[in-house]
Amino acid sequence: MQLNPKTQDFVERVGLALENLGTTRTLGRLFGLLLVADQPMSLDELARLLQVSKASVSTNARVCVQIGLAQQVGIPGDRRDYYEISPGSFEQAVAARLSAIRELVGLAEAGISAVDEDNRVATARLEEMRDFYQFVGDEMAKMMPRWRETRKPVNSRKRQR
Amino acid sequence: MQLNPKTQDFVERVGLALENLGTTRTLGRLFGLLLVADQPMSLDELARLLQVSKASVSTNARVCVQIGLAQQVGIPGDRRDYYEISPGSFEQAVAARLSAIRELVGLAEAGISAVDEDNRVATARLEEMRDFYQFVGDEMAKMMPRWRETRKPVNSRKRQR
DNA sequence: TGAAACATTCAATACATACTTAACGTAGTG
DNA sequence: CACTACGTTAAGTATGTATTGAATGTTTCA
Repeated sequence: MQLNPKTQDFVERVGLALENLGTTRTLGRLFGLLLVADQPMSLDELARLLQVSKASVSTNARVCVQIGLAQQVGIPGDRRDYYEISPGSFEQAVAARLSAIRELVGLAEAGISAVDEDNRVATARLEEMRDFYQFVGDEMAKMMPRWRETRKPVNSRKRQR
Repeated sequence: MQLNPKTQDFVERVGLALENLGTTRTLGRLFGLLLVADQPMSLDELARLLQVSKASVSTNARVCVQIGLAQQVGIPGDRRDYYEISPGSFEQAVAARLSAIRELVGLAEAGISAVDEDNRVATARLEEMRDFYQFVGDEMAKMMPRWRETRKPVNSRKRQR
């Protein structure tokens, strides 16, 4: 496989975007490459196309799998490791954000019990923080099933499988 | 003003949390300190309580203001700069996430036009990515007014101002 | 058994960047 | 006008960490 300039640009943009979202650039590039791949890719192929060391791909691919962005897939008669985008990767990414938000609720509660009782302004602020992130977390959790709903076929006769 | 151990811990936890969310730890600590403050704080005071240089506070406070987390406030008869949490800071933080999500929609579209037409699997994947983040972005945008709705007083007779 | 093809691990390097110190600019104040 | 108080800027340092190259471990195959 070979990368044309446009996909090269795309991979690079994904790298930057994911880096800004808290991952490393190489991991972002790896994810971007898997996004445009038409089939699972081996470590060597990934390393060659990304122009990074095999070691880096190894660790980054592992991380991708751990956080649910990619999955390992075997190919019969081949002992190499192949990777592809995992089916729920986008939902997974949002789920990770969700747990970060839940953490903020806990933080706000810790803050409330940390400040002096007579510090009304801080208490009110932290209560709003708690309520806000509680609200956002709940709403995001409710969002996901709704998304899956939109993916279902509109006509039950067309149901596959 | 002085920090008791519990608020010290809180500030530190906020520092870690915000660092994990992509800011620097010091900025997170600064934000955490402002969260528990009972009044606007000067640069010197912030530097003393956080035990960092005034220069660091200066730049970090400026960043906080730029991204809508804090605001500068003046005190009559005092030429120092004072800072406090800005009213819409939490909503603002979510809004920043929202624009990152919108960026992902654009990325997916760029990907779609980058891959070969006969690469069905990648095209389908990128279309799902586009639709998904479009959905999430829209839902998050709709979330915010709903949140403000919950803040309104239930009884119109209690309306303040 | 040896060699080849893999993936992983580890120490060393390279790189990015946040922070500090010091210098600077500016505006009040005596 | 000097002096102080204050905030910002800029160069240098320090720190964390991602990547590399080499070594290691495993499996397959001749």
